[in-house]
Amino acid sequence: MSEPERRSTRQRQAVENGLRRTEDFVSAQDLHARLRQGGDSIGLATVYRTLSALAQDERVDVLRTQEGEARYRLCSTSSHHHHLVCRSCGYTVEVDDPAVEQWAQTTGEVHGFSGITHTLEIFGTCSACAGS
Amino acid sequence: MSEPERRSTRQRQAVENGLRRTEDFVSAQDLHARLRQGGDSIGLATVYRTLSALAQDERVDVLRTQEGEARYRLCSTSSHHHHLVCRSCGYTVEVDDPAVEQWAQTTGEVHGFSGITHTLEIFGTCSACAGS
DNA sequence: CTCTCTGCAAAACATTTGCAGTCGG
DNA sequence: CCGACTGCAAATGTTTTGCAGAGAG
Repeated sequence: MSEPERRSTRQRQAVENGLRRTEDFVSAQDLHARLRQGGDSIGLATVYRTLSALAQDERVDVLRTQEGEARYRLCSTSSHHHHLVCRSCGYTVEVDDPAVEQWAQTTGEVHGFSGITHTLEIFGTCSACAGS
Repeated sequence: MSEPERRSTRQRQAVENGLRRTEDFVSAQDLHARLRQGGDSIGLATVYRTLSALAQDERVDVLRTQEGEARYRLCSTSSHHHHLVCRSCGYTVEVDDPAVEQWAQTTGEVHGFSGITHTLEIFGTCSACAGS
């Protein structure tokens, strides 16, 4: 009943290396395509399974596009944080402010909620893309 | 090139009434099932099409669950706001704080972003559900 | 060896779309 | 009447799963 062991395999390495190679969030489909193009032999299902496992271990951040597609990226910090994402090029900045965390927590408590968590993403156009 | 006209039909009414009947967010699938149970004859595709139209007209709020399912609810206020949702029963409170709006805006600007928008949802267990 | 991992194809979902018939205005 | 709306079924696109064989420890 303890967590199942987690073996280190060629495919698993490939996925992690693939993630390391990108700054920004990638979808499972994307990552699979890139790995294949890079010469790795790996099944799509394995990419999904590996990403799910990484997410469960909190080794990757997961976010959903507005179209409902899941996108993944290795955590660059182990602490809680949010993202500022460029709508145009996907450039991502990690942001965090204790005040906002506090606000979310307090807001929940005021309404009698417990076990409070929250999701927050900021979208915009980065200076590089805006400088048309 | 102007917006297409929007006719008032039995099905459209049913969808809007169905939405009015729930405090909380419902998925298209859910809503469709409820309408059917309530005796309305309506196709699933029509529910989807109607909800999309309402979303486009900004008459409903849309949010994605972490599983990637879209959930809809009639806008109760026309202004920008966020939600505090009970993980257990779905009870929803609308929350808003200018300070957070301001923070998101400023954070984006500091990093050189423009056209800033953001998404924010708070999840927790409401007092009714917590009082096990 | 044993038990987890992998690949593939099929299945499961949510959502969209093509089309012929329906119906609001 | 005309064109937007509807239902159904088929098509899409993402993610999951069943199963037999491969490979890590």
